[in-house]
Amino acid sequence: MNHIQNRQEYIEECGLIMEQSGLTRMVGRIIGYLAVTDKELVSFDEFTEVLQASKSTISTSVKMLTSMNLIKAATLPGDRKTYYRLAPDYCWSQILRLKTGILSIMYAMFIKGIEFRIRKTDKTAQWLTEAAEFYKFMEQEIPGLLDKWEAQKQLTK
Amino acid sequence: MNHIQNRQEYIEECGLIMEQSGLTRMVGRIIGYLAVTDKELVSFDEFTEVLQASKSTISTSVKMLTSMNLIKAATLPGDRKTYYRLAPDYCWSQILRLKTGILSIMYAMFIKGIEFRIRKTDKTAQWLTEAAEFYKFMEQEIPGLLDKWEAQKQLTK
DNA sequence: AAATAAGTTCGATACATACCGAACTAATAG
DNA sequence: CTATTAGTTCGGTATGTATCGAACTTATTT
Repeated sequence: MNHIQNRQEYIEECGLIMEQSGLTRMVGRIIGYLAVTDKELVSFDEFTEVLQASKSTISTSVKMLTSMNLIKAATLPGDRKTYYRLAPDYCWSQILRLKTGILSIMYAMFIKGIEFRIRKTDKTAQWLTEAAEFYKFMEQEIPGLLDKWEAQKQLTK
Repeated sequence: MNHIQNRQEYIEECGLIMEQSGLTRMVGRIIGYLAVTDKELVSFDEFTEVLQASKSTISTSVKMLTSMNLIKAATLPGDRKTYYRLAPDYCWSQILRLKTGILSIMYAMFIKGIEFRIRKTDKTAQWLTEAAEFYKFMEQEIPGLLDKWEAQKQLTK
């Protein structure tokens, strides 16, 4: 294939996209590098070199990714270094399950708004009710959707 | 009802929540104020006073909210001012429909990662494939979910 | 024990951007 | 035709935070 884009540009693009979706640029670069490298394991040190970042930034970034279960640390006998790889059997649905918390917060926010109103059935109150119902709907439906994904994934194994 | 929280605290809380969900604090305050005020229409000027914000901030904020269709401008005969209210018949599903763009971007990102790899069927390639499939699944399922919401809402009218 | 290696932590920096203030535009009023 | 009102625009500020650099920790090697 005739790649218009090289690996390094791809890694930077991953950084921008992951930043856009709420993580940090460096976290995105790490995922990007793990995606395109042909090595099975990448050392802490290799990240600092290939991503041109400080040890401290790599340290906090791999911790963030590890706590999200997106990457997994690995060690080798007779080797002091820590290596990383994309987490095997990562469950993608969990990335959304964690984010559904904001849905109930939005629901509660709109419901609470109604309680401040003198007229609890006017246009504004109706607007707030519909807003709250939308977020409640989403909060109820998304788990089912994620279950469906997990079940579907299980079948193909 | 015995409100532990007053209106002003509620408005600030709206600011923080909307900020958390990707908008700005001031935009959240505007929604919050429109939620709790008993006035049908709120003038530009009233926002600056009650939210203690500059005209420029209110100007950009109401523009943002107007472009999202969340609020609607209103004018009165013989009155030069612009008033605002929560948009009647706002379609809540659109707020998510707009955000689904990131899903296809994530899908494309993971697919592109595979193309850089020498081994296109190893563990990493499989990881990328599953990631891509997850985002494709979401991109496919969410419109249906939003349709379901819209249909359900239509029934109750 | 001294030196090296592998990460961590924490104060400082640099960058992005929400918000402000002042100058400006356009329309109406006196 | 000047003054006022209503809002916009744009350069600057200030706040939050991702990233950096240096000091520190802990373990290993010589």
